[in-house]
Amino acid sequence: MIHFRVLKQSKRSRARLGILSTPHGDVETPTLVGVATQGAIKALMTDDVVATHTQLLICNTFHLHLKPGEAIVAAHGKLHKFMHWNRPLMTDSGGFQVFSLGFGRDLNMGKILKGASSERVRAHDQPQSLTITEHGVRFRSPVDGHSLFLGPKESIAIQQKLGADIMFAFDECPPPVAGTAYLRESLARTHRWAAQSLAARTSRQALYGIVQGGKFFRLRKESARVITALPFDGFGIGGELGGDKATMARMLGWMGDLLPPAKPRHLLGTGHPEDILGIVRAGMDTFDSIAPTHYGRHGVAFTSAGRLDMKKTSFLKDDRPLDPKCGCKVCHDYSRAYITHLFRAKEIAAMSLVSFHNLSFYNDYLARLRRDIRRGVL
RNA sequence: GUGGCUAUGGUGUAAUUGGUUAGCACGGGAGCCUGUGUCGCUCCUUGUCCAGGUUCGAGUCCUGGUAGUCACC
Repeated sequence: MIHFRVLKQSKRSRARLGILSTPHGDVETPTLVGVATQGAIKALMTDDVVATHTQLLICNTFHLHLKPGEAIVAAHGKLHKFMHWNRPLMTDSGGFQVFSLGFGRDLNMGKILKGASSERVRAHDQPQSLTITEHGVRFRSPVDGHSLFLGPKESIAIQQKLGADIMFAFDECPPPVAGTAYLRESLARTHRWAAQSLAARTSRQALYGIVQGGKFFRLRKESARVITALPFDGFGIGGELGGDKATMARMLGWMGDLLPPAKPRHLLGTGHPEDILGIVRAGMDTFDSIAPTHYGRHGVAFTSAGRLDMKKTSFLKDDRPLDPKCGCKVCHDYSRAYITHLFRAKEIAAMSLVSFHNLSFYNDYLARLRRDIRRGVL
């Protein structure tokens, strides 16, 4: 089980400083959760991940179920031992794949839609390549095309075999273009799945419920009311939170007010560098984002001076580190010129170096924000 | 020196044997990628060696030049 303690509640914002204690150690919050979908931070060894000061990782139930299968993971001593990560660990439930392999794939969009969203998904609509039913979702495996069924019972059973410290309830992440009729239907089902996820748990692992409701305050409020009434150990915030930064900050503020202060909150799948301050000020304790690793592999370094596209030839003449203000090993040892050369030569190390830096950059930034909360300036 | 062959963006190549707006890859440039199906996606950039000729129409055929290459002397 886990234990969460709020060390300090800011008077200037909803931000709070906390300690999330798990069977595999403590996590200082607020903090980034590294995304290790298939049991690895892409391009990095777990020892490297430790060196970036990443405290907590999240793996994915859907992906690990397909490869290598939870039985294999369990046979090797569960996820912590399997992936050589003796620190706190979460598993996502597979609920996001209901979106990313469903409407997200059909409509060719992510869960955050820039600009105005038209209502293109209506009540009772189904995505093309999967079927959402009362008991769960029938997927077609993106690995080999075979049919597989994942619902709250199945997801929790898999997550228990994986053995992370914190599990997530099985939910549906609805598309950002869903109309309110679809959202209400989806939300009611996600709420039933939340109760069923709790009922399916037989282990001592923590379980977070997920609040949905899209960009509508009434639905978010309703979802928070239903989910927080259940005996979850913490709460995830899923779905879209508006297409622009200001809207996102406002919606995160709602969530900060709607969730009980004594339990940890996790913001699912959101966190570009420029979003982080708003996330922390809204009172989020943890958030996971693929941005540091995904962008890192595609050549984008996050720095104190903004984003740098390390594929640009102009950096071949630049002898400075990625970020002169960063104290990470990559910034200590390597030049922009070298890293750009590696990207242009398609050397795998390029991805490792920028992923390492980006994670370090996030964690340094969050350490400063925690210090600011402690000092009462944030 | 003589004869043969070749000449298409920065690079490598394609164009139904005279028929749309000269295609593709790499390179170069600009973007995009928020609970990771993708070391990915989108867009842009620049060319028929030179001078003539035949033809409704020439990268394609003809003549000359230039350059490269092979063979022989």
